[in-house]
Amino acid sequence: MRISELSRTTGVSIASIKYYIREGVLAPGEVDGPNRSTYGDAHAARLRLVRGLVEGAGVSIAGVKRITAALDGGMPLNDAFGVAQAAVPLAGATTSEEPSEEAVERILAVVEGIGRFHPAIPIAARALDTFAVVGEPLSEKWLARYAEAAAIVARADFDELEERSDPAAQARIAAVGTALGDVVFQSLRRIAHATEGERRFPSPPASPSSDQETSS
Amino acid sequence: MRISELSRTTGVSIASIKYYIREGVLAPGEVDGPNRSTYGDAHAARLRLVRGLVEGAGVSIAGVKRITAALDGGMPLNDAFGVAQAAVPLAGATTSEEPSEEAVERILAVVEGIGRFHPAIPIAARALDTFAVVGEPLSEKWLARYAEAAAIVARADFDELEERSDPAAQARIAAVGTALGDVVFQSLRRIAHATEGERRFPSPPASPSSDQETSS
DNA sequence: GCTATCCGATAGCTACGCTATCCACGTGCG
DNA sequence: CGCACGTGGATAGCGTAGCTATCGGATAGC
Repeated sequence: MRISELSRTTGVSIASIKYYIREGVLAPGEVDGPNRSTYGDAHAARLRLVRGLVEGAGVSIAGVKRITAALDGGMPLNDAFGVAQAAVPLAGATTSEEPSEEAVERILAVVEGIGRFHPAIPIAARALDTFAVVGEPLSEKWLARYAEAAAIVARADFDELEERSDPAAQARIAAVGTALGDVVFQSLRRIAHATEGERRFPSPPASPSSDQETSS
Repeated sequence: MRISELSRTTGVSIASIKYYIREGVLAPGEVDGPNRSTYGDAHAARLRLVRGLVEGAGVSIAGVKRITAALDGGMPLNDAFGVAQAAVPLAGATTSEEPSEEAVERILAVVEGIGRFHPAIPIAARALDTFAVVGEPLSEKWLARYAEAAAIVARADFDELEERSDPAAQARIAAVGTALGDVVFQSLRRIAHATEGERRFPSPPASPSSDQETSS
């Protein structure tokens, strides 16, 4: 198919497709002549992946490029998630400020094994510091339950990965799952907040609009 | 204190402080004269909160403004998290594309009560759609475990909130916790991925650098 | 031939989060 | 008294990110 058809079937503008090709997140079409290129289903699939990561998970184009490069190059099984993690920076990774020793210790207290050397440790520690700086330090119990929940989803992620036998499929699940799993969890957490809030502090039964947006 | 001292004690440049005042996330100093204003500890605390949300959780200035407005105005207890949620948009909230019916049903199957009308539902559903579009749809078991983990952290969040008796402290915990809790969880999830990956696919014992960055 | 479309490159645009400059004023030190 | 310095307030600019619009040249199909 031609670029106009690719644009039509995916809903992505031609200009954007060209942009993605320029940025290296989408392979150029097969060149048939000086001004003639053909695109296949693989291009459409990749395009959907790119849009899903960018729109659905807020991954930057540079991050998408790293993910797709890893997908195309194949990744080692024991580090499938590690590669994806390196490609998708955490929200709090922009600062270079050092976390407090105490916060790092608190994080280390709830993780084990190889996790103790993970680059995400200082990010989590800085987040704890911010809670303290705002005047609302969090209890150990809170942190422990977060760690427990994180272990549950990590096991779920790996179980899902192990259901695939094809290494390429495993790589896809790891890459996409790292980015989109965050979004799914955040959404479910917010929904659970609403549910739990209603359970603990029931709203007056009169008007059933207890959310920030009077939903339909 | 004056603006220069405020800048020095918080590490935020004077220009940025002025910018925050302009944007309404920081109250102006008390005006003593035409070119003389005094800032207090409250300004320093607010400034640290702003930096924590912006740097630590990637919240936009507009989002911080909504959060601080809610903090200053007081929020209803049964919706403390709701207000914070509205102020901190999810990563995948930029698109307006409609999720598939099927994905919405799958989400609804794992949430209960008031959560069924939550604005985060379509976001989670779109994320599921993206997994499918990439060719790696996720199992019900995976989603159920995510929901279970989300319920655990939601309960932890509310327990933490209920430990405070001061409504202002509860509002702070809800607002900051919504944004920074995401960061803490994402970090712990990534750490857990490393731990779980090592458990399931042990790396060769020779070189202990099994992470994407040869850590120290 | 003529028109429509294509490819490729380049320049521009919008939003965001600052950052730098300018100005007039008033404090405070000598 | 005099004058440099810091201040508040306003405005303009900057750097990055993610597109988007336009241009030039070429060719396919009628």
